[in-house]
Amino acid sequence: MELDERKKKILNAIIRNYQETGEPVGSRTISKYSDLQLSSATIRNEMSDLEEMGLIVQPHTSAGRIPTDRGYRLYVDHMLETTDREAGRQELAQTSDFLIDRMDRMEQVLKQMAKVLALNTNYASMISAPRYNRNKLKFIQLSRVEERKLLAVVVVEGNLIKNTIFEVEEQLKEEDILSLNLLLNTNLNGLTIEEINLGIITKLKEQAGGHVEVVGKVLDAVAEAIRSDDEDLQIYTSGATNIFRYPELSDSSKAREIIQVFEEKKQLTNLLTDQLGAEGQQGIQVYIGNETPVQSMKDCSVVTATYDLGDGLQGTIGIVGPKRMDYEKVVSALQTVMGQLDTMFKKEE
Amino acid sequence: MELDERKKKILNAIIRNYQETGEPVGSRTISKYSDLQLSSATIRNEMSDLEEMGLIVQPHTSAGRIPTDRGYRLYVDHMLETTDREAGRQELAQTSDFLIDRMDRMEQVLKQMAKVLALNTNYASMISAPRYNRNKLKFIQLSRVEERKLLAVVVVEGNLIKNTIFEVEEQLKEEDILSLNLLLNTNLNGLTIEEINLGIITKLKEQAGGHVEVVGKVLDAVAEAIRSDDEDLQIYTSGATNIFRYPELSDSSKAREIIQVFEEKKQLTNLLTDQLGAEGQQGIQVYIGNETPVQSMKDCSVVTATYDLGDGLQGTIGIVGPKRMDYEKVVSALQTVMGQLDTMFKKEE
DNA sequence: GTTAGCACTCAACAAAAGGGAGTGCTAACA
DNA sequence: TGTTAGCACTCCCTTTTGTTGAGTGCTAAC
Repeated sequence: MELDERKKKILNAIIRNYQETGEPVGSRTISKYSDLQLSSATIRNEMSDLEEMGLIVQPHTSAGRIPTDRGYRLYVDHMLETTDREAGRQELAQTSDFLIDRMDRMEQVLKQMAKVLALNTNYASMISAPRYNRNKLKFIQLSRVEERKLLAVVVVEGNLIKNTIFEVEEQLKEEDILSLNLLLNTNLNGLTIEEINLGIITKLKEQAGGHVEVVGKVLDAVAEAIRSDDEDLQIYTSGATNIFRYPELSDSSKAREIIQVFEEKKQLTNLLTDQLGAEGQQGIQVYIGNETPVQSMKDCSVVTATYDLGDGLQGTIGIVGPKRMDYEKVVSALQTVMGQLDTMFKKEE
Repeated sequence: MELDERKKKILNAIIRNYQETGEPVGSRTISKYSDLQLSSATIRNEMSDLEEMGLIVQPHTSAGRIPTDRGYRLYVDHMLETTDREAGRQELAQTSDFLIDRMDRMEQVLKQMAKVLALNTNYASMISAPRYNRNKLKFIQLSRVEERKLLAVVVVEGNLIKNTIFEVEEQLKEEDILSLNLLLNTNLNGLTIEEINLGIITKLKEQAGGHVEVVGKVLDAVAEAIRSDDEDLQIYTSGATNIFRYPELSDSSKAREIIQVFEEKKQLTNLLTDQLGAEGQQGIQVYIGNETPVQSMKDCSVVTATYDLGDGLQGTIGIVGPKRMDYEKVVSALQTVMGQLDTMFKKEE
């Protein structure tokens, strides 16, 4: 069967109505509130066809129709009008502009971004911090904290900072630390993590004078700092409790599952790293129902977007909501925030 | 009316039974399952008395009784047998011992501690990181990150680290930074935040040569670093979704309220800083129902404990659960974790 | 191809009925 | 005087039974 223009309009009307009400929508409703002038009986025939095509479904006989996952998929792929949402975007942009001006640290910014997103959309939001293992080392600072304890501060492009405290056997003199600092910075600055290869490491150790052991430990510490960050990728979430707004998700067992994912954050990694690197339409990815890689979210839709701060500094923003979420609004919001992150980063450069 | 031994026993039996089942408990149940050999009729008379005394209440006529807040209060204050829970404590101790061995950073430890606590008790847990504003500055490190951007690393007793990046007007030479570092460290190290008064600040600025502005900014940065930590006190939570285990809390509006508090964390500050400094019985504090300072938790009980790592480095551990929580188990678990934190800290010293 | 009409289905709500757990009270018992 | 058996009563909970109304599919007429 073919999906003609009229069927599309009807499907669209069903999705939009269901988006607002959360109730199955009947033929009479469509007949009354859509611009095509048709009687309910005609609509019924068309709906019957749409059902046969697997785009909508009845929860039970004598109920209205609701969209299926396939229905949503069609809608998202071919029917999204990314028309003027300017008003909303402006507002969101201003809110977050305002917030960004008042913060310095990446962490704070991302936290706030997540909050703004959740507040703005009434869905749950998540943001992964940019992964910086592809990034340039900007600065290493070694200093003594206690007798035999050193503090290594590692700063990379984008001003992400990592601290590690570690112990050394030998008791270093103040000037040793200074020269080690110099050595490390002259040799390592500007390099990506991958570029710090065995050759460089050997060279470093040669030049380190008697302090081979210390250099080794420092490099370990640097590696550790990066690895540990890679392991438990920083993820900031907000608005998980928004899911209670949607009756179809708020019965306690479903809600529990979803919120648990947000609380533990581990599983979110799957969502947030899935698309890293791949280039879709502006990096925006929509998972509907069972399409999501996280089983607990099978009753939700997830929209993610990859932001790129340059130099391979990538992270992901995501929104989780009911399948009947306002996809246009969500996509628009994500784009705004992506732009925001861009601007922010350019300011810092 | 007087609360004789028998009434106490009956109240105890009611509380324990209700703890397990979550259902109002009737006279027949007590008569059957408690060690006092009495008929249900006698129990009924006693229960009638207990109700008159405001310790138990009927949700409706012809239902069993459930404890009131006052009933719980009495139980917690006078009837808690902190008897041998050794089995459970051992287990908890081992679990967390194991976990602690594998971590270095305070943050990780506290996160894990929260997780272990939640897993062990099946309630929600929270831990505030030790506040260090009463603490000694151990070390300040100033270094250049970009042309006009400096990185200040502040380390305090207990090896808590704070980073701040800030801009300066003048372009500092390398040796200026070095001497500033020296200046800052010789003058500030070993002082508590409170001890850095105007006198010291003036003295610092005098000695700073031409770099008064920089010193000012550094001090601002230091203050900011501490203030900002104070503002959004680090709080680690776990097991918020455990509240879904308890039917009396898991209807969606209540659950939402409670989980929201855990998500936003701001309000948890009230719970976690309430008792700081005050010395109760080993610093353990029990809030039952309306007693809690957080309105959204009026249907819960909250148990908090203050841990002290020495040098005024204090933080708080807390458990949130239904009013019928197993207070003994919770108190015991909190004590174990407090001990654990102690040990861990001593290791680090 | 569209529409009016009609019989049919079924969730949702409400009222009615029965069961049962638990109570308070009274009277008898030790 | 304290304890207990007995009994009437209350009221929640569950099941049953209608009743309503939204929505459908089908058919026949336009």
